[in-house]
Amino acid sequence: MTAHVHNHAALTKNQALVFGELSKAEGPLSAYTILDQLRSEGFRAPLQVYRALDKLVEFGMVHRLESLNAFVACSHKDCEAHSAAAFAICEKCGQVTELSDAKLDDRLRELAEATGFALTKSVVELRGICADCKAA
Amino acid sequence: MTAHVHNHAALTKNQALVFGELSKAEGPLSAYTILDQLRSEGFRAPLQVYRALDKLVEFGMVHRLESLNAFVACSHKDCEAHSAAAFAICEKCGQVTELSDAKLDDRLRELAEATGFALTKSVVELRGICADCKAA
DNA sequence: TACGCAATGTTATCTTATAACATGACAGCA
DNA sequence: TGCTGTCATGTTATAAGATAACATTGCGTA
Ligand SMILES: [Zn+2]
Ligand SMILES: [Zn+2]
Ligand SMILES: [Zn+2]
Ligand SMILES: [Zn+2]
Repeated sequence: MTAHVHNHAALTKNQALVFGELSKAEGPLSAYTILDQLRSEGFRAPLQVYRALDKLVEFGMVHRLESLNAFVACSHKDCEAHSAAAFAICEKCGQVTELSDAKLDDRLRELAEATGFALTKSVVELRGICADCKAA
Repeated sequence: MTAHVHNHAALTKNQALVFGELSKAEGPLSAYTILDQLRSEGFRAPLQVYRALDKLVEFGMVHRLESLNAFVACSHKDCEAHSAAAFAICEKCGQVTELSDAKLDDRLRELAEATGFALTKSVVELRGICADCKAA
């Protein structure tokens, strides 16, 4: 019984290995961290990681965090395509929370339309201190 | 008569040179592009650029575009501190438009508050095709 | 003058990402 | 069976972005 079910064609070996590392990680991982963790599985070069990540991002199973140059597994249980994702990134503990908010999406769409901009993808990354770290 | 007026302490020589390059550029510049353009002014090493950029970003005169690893001069005439900035980045021509939107800011604040997240800074970068490129 | 401090200069190194080219696996078809 | 296209993979080298560590300079002030 797997925690994730996917509509995508079955993952290739490398894609599955990379996704596995991201899934069991507590927080975001850099491509090179993933590489180091997978050396025991035979990984030798960055491209093996980057190629898998490209596909996983394309499938919507992994998100890239632009402000960290790192990657996280999508937190949605079924990994189905979701419009836009926003992320809250704690600068103290590194925890990343994936947020979905229709009002935010609407506002971004309105902003784009107002200037005739054809929106392809939105990057929303909130930086700050998470509730746990604030309390501590 | 300068186009920009600043409240900040006068810029240092290096800061002024870097800000000058960004101000006269059509679009965002990478740190290394700035370095190359300032070699004739005596710049030799990346740190000379990064240190100036750090200060300019701190002053609010320059913004870093996380999804491009590049920098732009703030488009506000007086460079006064503004809450949050969003950017629309054309993936065809590279043009970047700086947007300010109170409703967007409010929504981001609400989202953060709802989860007890202490917001420090928000990164909002819209990717897509600008009106000009769409028309062409 | 002597001190403190910020800016600057310099070299080396680290991290992140891609180019270029070769090989392997497999499906569809002659 | 052998050919061919395509996709995943492997490998080496290099490009691009960012920082560490340390030395030096310039300047205001006690
Ligand atoms: Zn997601
Ligand atoms: Zn935290
Ligand atoms: Zn601005
Ligand atoms: Zn454009």
